[in-house]
Amino acid sequence: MCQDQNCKCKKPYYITTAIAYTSGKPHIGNTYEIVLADSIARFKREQGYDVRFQTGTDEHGQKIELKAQEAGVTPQEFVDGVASQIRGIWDLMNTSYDKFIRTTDKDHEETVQKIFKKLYDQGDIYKGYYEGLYCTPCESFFTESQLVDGKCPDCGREVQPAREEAYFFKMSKYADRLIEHINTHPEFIQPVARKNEMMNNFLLPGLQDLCVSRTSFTWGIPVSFDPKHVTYVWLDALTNYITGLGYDCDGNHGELYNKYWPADLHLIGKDIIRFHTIYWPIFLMALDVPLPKQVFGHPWLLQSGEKMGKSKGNVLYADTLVEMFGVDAVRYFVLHEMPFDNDGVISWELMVERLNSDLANILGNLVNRTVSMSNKYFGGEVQNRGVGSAEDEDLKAVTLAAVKKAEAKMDELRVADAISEIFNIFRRCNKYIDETMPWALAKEEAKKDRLATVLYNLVEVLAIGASVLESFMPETSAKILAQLNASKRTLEEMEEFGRYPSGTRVTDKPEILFARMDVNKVLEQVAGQKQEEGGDIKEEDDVQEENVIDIEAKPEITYDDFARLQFQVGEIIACEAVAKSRKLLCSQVKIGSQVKQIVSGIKAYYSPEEMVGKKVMVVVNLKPAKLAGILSEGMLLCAEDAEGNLSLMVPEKAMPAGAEIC
RNA sequence: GGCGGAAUAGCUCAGUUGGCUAGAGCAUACGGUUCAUACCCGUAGUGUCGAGAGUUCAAAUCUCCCUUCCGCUACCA
Repeated sequence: MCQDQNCKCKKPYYITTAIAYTSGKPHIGNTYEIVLADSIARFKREQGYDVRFQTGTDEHGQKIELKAQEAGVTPQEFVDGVASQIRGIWDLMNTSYDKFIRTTDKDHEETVQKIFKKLYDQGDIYKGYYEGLYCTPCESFFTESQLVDGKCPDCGREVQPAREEAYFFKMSKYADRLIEHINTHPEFIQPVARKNEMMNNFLLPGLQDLCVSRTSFTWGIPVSFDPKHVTYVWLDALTNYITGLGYDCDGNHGELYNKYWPADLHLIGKDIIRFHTIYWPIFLMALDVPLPKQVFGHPWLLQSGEKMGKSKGNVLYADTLVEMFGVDAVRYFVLHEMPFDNDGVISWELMVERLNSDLANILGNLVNRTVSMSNKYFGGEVQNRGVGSAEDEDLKAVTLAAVKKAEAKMDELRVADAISEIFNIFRRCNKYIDETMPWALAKEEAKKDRLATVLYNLVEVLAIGASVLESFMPETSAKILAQLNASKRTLEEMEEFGRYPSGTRVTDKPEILFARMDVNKVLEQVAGQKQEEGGDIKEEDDVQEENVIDIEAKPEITYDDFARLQFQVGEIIACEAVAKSRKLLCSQVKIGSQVKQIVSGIKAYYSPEEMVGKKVMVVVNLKPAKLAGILSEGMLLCAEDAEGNLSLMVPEKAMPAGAEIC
């Protein structure tokens, strides 16, 4: 970067989104991120930065391997399809990314292999065991490094050996440096509240080593020196931010890397903050690469207060919304509705409300009435005849100030607030029209010049407003400017009032920018579509997505192994919540003539009252353990779905308490 | 259980280091206007600022305690 303050060369600005996982079509909540990043990228360009904006797809992993198998295609064919679908949605949303990286790109894969090898060679990655060492009484897994004299660090007893060989990254080695960095760079983690969570939950208690390879599936980047291992998610995915710029382990970096790294902003969802503010910086430290300047974990877009999910049947897709409302209306909605550190809510009703009140009434109608008046009174010619008045000054002041305020908000990444500032311009215009009453001026020939000036002022303000709107609603911005026959302003040009050339003609056929919509009609239409597509959705999404679950396969066992387990039917005769726990219920379970006390983590799914009387499946001969200080002498068996919802296993026909399950 | 955050108008929220009659948007009611997409402008609001106590000339703001909600995390035999 050029250090000279007066230098004309542009400062670089590198912004990234998280890469989208190619397991399926992204919903509007996923799409929000790219739109948010796009508005920031566009605005930075306005501010004169040399912006590089990278997004892309994360395409490896077991889930994709399985999905491809279900679909009867190769994993590569599968991800090719989904990646192009994702890219299609990003394009539909009119996002201006410079690079769409895929983790299956050859150069990415090669660099990841080199990075893995380098970290291994310098001792940051070591071979160990996944699910490694298990201490039964303490109910804990440990890595080798955590053991004391080869025994459980908590109780000193023997631990069981692991099942799967894996490579691990020594996180703790860099923890102090990272703590120091986070403390000295308060802007690094945004919003700041997240900083404490990372510190208190992970850094200060001590970091666990991170598993960075797997042998249980093959759809991933092979470890070059031990090919039965593939790189496991984070070392593969996070590195896209540098491989996409041409990072090279041996220092022969591409031009882009030298220019743009370190990144100015990683924009990610709040669910992956930990990986971006702990693991990623530590990987970079190990590679001796500077850290990104800022990580912003944005909130989520929820529908009717719930996180979106296919199983909840409340998924909204960007293309469905765009079809109904148009690209810019959707962009406006997601940007406007997402504050800064609170989740936003989206629904059809809210979409319509925003569309009508903000886009159609305040903005669209304003442009329309302004253009219409110009045509009606002056045949479309806009002239500044210089007959000013007191109310003009406030209009100008509000407009110019709003641009500045929007810029300040953008510097803090408060995009929703920035948009509100811009809309204040349009609100002020409507008020100005009321103050000046052009229709009244038109009735008196003597006031014709004043009328012309009023209309000129309006057109000028609209030209500024439309220009500053470009980062958020590029299509609308262009449409307004076209109707006014005005050119787009740079931010610098927005500091000055009166650039619109006097005598310019506006269009004689003003186009409706946003048509008002009727909520009920929209809801009817949606309901109709749902019914129409109902069958398809069920087949494609629900069945494959929800009615089948694949989990990681465990090693084969012998009948003798199985025979060591004792399962019996138990009757729950009493049950109460464990006071000191959020998830635990403590049940008294009658098994034959004895009664066992069993603690289970199912409070979220069953109330103590409904537990009583149930006949359930119990593992009887499990070694007793203490949970939250309470003795538990067995285990109630449950089925668990992909979201972690639990369902107790009960006998299909009536069975006495104590009946053996075999 | 640990750490952190939040509670303000019917709804969504703003309120910087304690300081003038506590604000904005939406929704509601009434009034104005007619250039425009039945639009726009104005007025009116109601608020025990979650409960209680304390510090202060002064508390939505600071302290303590309580209640409720949320986030991260642990427990999930």
